[in-house]
Parts: sequence; C-alpha cells; structure tokens
Amino acid sequence: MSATSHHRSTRDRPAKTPLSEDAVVDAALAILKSEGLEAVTMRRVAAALDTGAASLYVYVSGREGLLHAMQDRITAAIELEPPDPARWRAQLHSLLERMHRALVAHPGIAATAMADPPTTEAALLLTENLLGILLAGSLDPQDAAWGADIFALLVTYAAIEDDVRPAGHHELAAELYTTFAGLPPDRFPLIAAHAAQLVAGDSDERFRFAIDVVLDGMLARAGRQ
Amino acid sequence: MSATSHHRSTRDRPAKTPLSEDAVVDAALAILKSEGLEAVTMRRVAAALDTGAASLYVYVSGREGLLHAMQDRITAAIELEPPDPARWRAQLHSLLERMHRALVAHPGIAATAMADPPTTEAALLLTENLLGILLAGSLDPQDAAWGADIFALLVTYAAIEDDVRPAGHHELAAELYTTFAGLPPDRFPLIAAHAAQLVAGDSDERFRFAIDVVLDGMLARAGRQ
DNA sequence: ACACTGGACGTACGCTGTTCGTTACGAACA
DNA sequence: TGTTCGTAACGAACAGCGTACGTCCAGTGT
Repeated sequence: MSATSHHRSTRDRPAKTPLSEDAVVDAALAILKSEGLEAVTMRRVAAALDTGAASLYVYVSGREGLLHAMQDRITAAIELEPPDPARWRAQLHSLLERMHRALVAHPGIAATAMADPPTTEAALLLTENLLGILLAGSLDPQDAAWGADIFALLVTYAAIEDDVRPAGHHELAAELYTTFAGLPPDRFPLIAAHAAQLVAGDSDERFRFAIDVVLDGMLARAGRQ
Repeated sequence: MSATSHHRSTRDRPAKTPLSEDAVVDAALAILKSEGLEAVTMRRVAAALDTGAASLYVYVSGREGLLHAMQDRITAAIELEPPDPARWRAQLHSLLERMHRALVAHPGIAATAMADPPTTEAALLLTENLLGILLAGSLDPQDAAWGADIFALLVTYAAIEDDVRPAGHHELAAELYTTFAGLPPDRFPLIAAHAAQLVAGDSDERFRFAIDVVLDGMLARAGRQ
C-alpha cells in the first residue's frame, strides 16, 4: 500500500486508486475494530484510504449508508446452521452465540442494528435460519415467528451491553454490588437483600439464561394449548 | 419573546433569568417531544431559554449529562405498583406497560437508556418495584433478579422499535409482508411461507407476547426444579 | 489526435459540543 | 448611600462533523 508512495503528488499515482465500496467498507471496519464507532467518520475513513471525504460518496450514500453496508458485511460473515430436528436446541444456542460474537467483535455496530428491520440479504438468511431451527423444534409457527424476533432482540441487546461495559467485568460487578448492598434498606429492601443475585453471572451466563427462559416459555405455551 | 426586546443590552432584563437545571431539562424535554432527539442540541435548548449554549454548562455537565437528567426525569414520573401477591401478574403487565408508554412518549430517549446501568434513584425505585412484583409471584430470587433485567430490556427495546417506526403500522406491515411473501421460495422458503406470522400483530401485541413468554419460561423453570 | 466522461479532489457551508475570558449583575458590606 | 465582590450569563472562538459543489485529470472510444 505504501511501497510506491514517496511522491505526494498525484502524478506518480497515475490512474487506479483501488477505491471501491468494498475498500471503503473494509477501511471503515478496520477503524471500527480498533477505535470504536465514534471514530468512524467520513474524514477518518477517507484518510485511511489516503483520499478526501468527498470521494467516498461515489461508493457509499453518506455515513448512514456506510454503517448499513458495514452491518451487512458483518451479518453476512456469520456462519449458518442447517436445521437438524435432532439437535435443534443446541443449534439455536450455537447460532445465537455466533451472532453475538460477530456483533461484539465490532463494538458499536449492534447499536446501529436496531434501527432498520432485517431486509438485507444477509439478515434475511439469518432470519430464515433462525426460523428453520425453531420450526425444527416443532414450535407453533406463530410462536416461532415472534420468537425469532425476540432472539434477535436478545442478541442485539446483549451485544450492546457488552460494548458499553467493555471489559473488567469483575470489578464493575463488585462496584455495582457495593452500591446495591449499601442502599438504605428502608427504601430499597429488595435490591439491598438481593444484591448478590442482581450482579450474579457474567454477560455470557445471563445471555444463555435469557435464551433458555424464552425457549422454555415458548415450549410451555406449546405444551399447554 | 420579542415584545420587550428592542434593547439588545441586558439592561432591560434586570435580574432573574429563571435559569436552573429544572428549567434546562424542561426545555430539552419540550424540544424532544416536539422535534425528536436529534433536535436536542445545546444551542437549540439554549435558544428556547433565550440564552446561549455556554450558559447551560453551569447546570448540566454537557449534552451527555443533559440526556441523563432528562432520562431520570422521565423515569421518575412513572407511577409505581405496590406488589400484591394476589394479582402480581397483572401488576407486572401494568407496570411494564406504563414504563413502555413513558418511553415512547419521548422519542429517542429509550436509545440513550441502554448505555448506563440503572443507578439513579428513579431507576433504582423502578428496579425495586419490578423485583418486588416478581418475588410476590414466588419466583426464585435469582430468576427474579435476572428476570427484572430481561423485562427492562424488553421495555427499552420495544420502545426503540416504536420510535424508529413512528406510526402507520399497517402500511409498513403490509409492505413488509409483500417483501417477505415475494422472496424466492428456493432460498427463503420459511420466510416466504410464514410471511403472515412474521408480520402479525402490532407492537403492543408483540410486547405482551414477549412478556408472557419470559414469564412462562421462568415459571416453567421454577416448577421444574 | 481528438473530445468525452466519470471519478477523485479541494474547498466551502452550516452545523455540532465545548472552552475561555470578559462582563454585568445582585447582594453584602462600610 | 457608596463601594466592592463573587457568581453566573454571555459572546466569541475552536476543532470537528456530514455533506454539496465546481474543477480537473486519466483513460477510453472514436
């Protein structure tokens, strides 16, 4: 990339800057990973490509469009899970886990994923897969449809929480515990009494719990009616 | 606003500009309600108070702090529900519904609520109430603690979805149905086949479904062990 | 050899959040 | 009553943002 760039003028870069939508998205994703969502500005991305912000607008329709493209790229990279009725529950966990990891690997992108309904190709494939796994579990179609929505919600939200509280889970949990446990028992008796339960578990544990609870809830409804 | 302002100097506004944190938050909330979150800029809020942006920093620590204060104000206005074991399930629905309505009444505020853990007084009271209702339902304390988290998540996320798709549910659902139903059946067989279920229900219906599913899931777990 | 065309670019506009030094006020004090 | 003084409001400025516009050049088709 920098081998032939000892002249600053455009004269010795005669023609092809390998500029393209893919290149723009790649550069943006690199900045996202290393510096976070706020650093993904048009100028910053352009600078990484050794050009000006205005040049990006040929391949990307503004910042919004760029974030959209990034999100799509990330979604498309998630490996799917051909539904197998024999092990559908494990498949659900493993697919959701992979979605979760893909999102937390790109801090901030989850927050943008809430905005638009999943109508891109990659998002649709993911929905199709999710739906397939739930239907493989013999769930009622309506429950499966709404359930797919809820699971997507859980994945997205869990990723956002991971983004916000970047690392050092233990010290933050300890701090939170101190806060909770130290609350005046006359006004916050339950929080104070159950401080341990409130801060229990790391984010993965809570994530799995939420999935299982929703799953059990849908199974309970299926069995009841 | 312009009746007495033929003098530009501050002389004829002799003393008390009733500037205070409450006044700033009030002005910001008014703008939020009428023009949305993006319109809540320091300059815009200051202009509504007939002053300059710099003056706000005495009462509010930057935009972040302002949003925080707004969120706290909204949270504090939510009416609580003294737990009653005889009707705890109805209480849960009614409390969550009220939280939901408070959030959607202020478009955009839900998106900011995800960032910080509930450590403000109002948020803690809400958590305390939520926890109380779940414990009144004889749920396992650990389940109740994590459940309170999940319910808060559902409320927040549902509000965000309502914010994003502001109104006209039916036409959007119809459009989405057309998209889903028209997908190539060889690549998206399940989405195409279950398009009706995927777009079924308005946001309230889906919200209640999610709550009941989580609730049933936790009850199923409680009954199982 | 020429005109053409599409992409890259510099520049500029209007906006943002925030900081700084100054100023004018109301109240306390002599 | 006259003076001082702390505090809070202010205007201006800074650095940065997303985006639109006009220009200019490389490569291509004629």
